[in-house]
Amino acid sequence: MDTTAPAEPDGTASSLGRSGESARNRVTRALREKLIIGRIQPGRGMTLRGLAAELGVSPMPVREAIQGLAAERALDLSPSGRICVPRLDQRRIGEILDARALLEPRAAELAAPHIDRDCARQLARIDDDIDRSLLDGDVERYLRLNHDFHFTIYRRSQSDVFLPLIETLWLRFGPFMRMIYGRVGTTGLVDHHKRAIAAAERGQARELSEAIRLDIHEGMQLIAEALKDQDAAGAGGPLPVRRRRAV
Amino acid sequence: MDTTAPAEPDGTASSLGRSGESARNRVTRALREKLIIGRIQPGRGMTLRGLAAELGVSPMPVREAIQGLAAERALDLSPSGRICVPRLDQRRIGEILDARALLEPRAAELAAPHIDRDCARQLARIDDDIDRSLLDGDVERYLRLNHDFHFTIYRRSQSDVFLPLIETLWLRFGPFMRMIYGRVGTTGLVDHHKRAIAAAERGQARELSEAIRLDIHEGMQLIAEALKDQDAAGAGGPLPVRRRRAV
DNA sequence: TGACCGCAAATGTGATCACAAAATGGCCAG
DNA sequence: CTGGCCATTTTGTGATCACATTTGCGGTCA
Repeated sequence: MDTTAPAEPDGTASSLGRSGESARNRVTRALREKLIIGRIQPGRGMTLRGLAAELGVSPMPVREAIQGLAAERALDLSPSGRICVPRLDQRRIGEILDARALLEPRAAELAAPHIDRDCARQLARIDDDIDRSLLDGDVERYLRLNHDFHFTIYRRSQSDVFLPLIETLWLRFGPFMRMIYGRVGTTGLVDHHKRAIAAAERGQARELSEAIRLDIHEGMQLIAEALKDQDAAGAGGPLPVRRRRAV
Repeated sequence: MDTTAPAEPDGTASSLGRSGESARNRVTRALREKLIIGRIQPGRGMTLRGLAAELGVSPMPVREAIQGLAAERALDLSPSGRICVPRLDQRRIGEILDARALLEPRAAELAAPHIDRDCARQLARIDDDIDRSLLDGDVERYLRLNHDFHFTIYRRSQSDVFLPLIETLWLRFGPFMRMIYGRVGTTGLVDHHKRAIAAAERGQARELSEAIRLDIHEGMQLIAEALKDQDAAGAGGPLPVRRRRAV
């Protein structure tokens, strides 16, 4: 991904690119990106006007974007209308991984026939970058690349049924990604990636599917361990709206 | 479901109940209902102001509701912003059923332990109504009851992961439901329901799961046949906005 | 007769406003 | 110092407005 987000240190990004696109889509993309790479903490509250100011638009496109994310359950609208990132308990996290383990191998299987040599090489390149990111301890980069790796495969399925379903799951899980990062280290998780790449190169659908399944199941174990310690993930206080400093 | 929609003959319903709830939610529910029971044709266009007038609200809550549905891909926003019900080709319909066959049996399996005697009796009652609806040839009632049957089970899974995913799939598939209705007749499709009920009564998770799987697969075959004749389902003209008669 | 062009109506988008409900923070009583 | 109460501020909701774009129709010309 060459058009990386502006990524100001504190997360504020006022000039989100592509002026030709609707403000709503830009806001949506900005929020999705933040959620996917876990830049927003579970339970974190946000406000229409706050986001609008932060992104340099009026509250209107934000409202629409929020509704979209809320429909995917990537955001939670309290009965009083307050917006926040959902807190998932251990059971729901398990269910997300369960659903992922059902959908993603199938998507990979559908994708396999459409993965050409270029795509396989791209996967290898991403995976190399992943290794580098792990060595450097660059969490965000790792999370972003891991997402890229998986969706570079799934996108090849050309399925606008499986792809959105899987995206929704990643979106909901994103805020908890950082929780497991500490567990990753240089364990065998990348080996599944290597195995997936090998299968992709040879167009072996079932083998690719199986590699993906194992990758997810390994993630499930890591999560389970992480949750054993820190139960009720992010179950702290209300974790309200992060106030913005006056300009 | 006792609070059935007003259901004026031509589909217009101005006073959608529950004044205590936000207009947005009422609009969303009205549209979801219409989509689920296939009251809106694939390819049908709609307008913000049109829906607003039809539902007796300002365009504002409609805008938000539309964004939510669009995020679920239950509605399609053309690049120029036009709103319409997506047209799904044969392949996408197959993928939806494929995804359903992966998710719904699992949801049923999760639900099984929580299905008590009351629930099982409710299922039997719904299935009886389904039989009656089929005999009467009441399409809408059949579609609504079939939806109720499945979700009476899935809801017991208490999974706000699987449930929304499955709902999205039904929502996208809803507009094509009528297409297959003609094929249903009094074939063995209900037998899977009966089998599911028997499993539900005894709390047999795997058996319930299998019955659901078979039910979906039988639906898949019916769809496949229906599509063999009428390919590119609803591939006619632009099928624009249905104009409302002046009041 | 048919294609092309141009105008008028309609549509989505974004912004702003008013309002009721809710949350926040400070104040006072115990 | 603590707990509850009240006023202020904040927040989402719904409505309305202005505008650029697009759509659709009707007329014109070949």
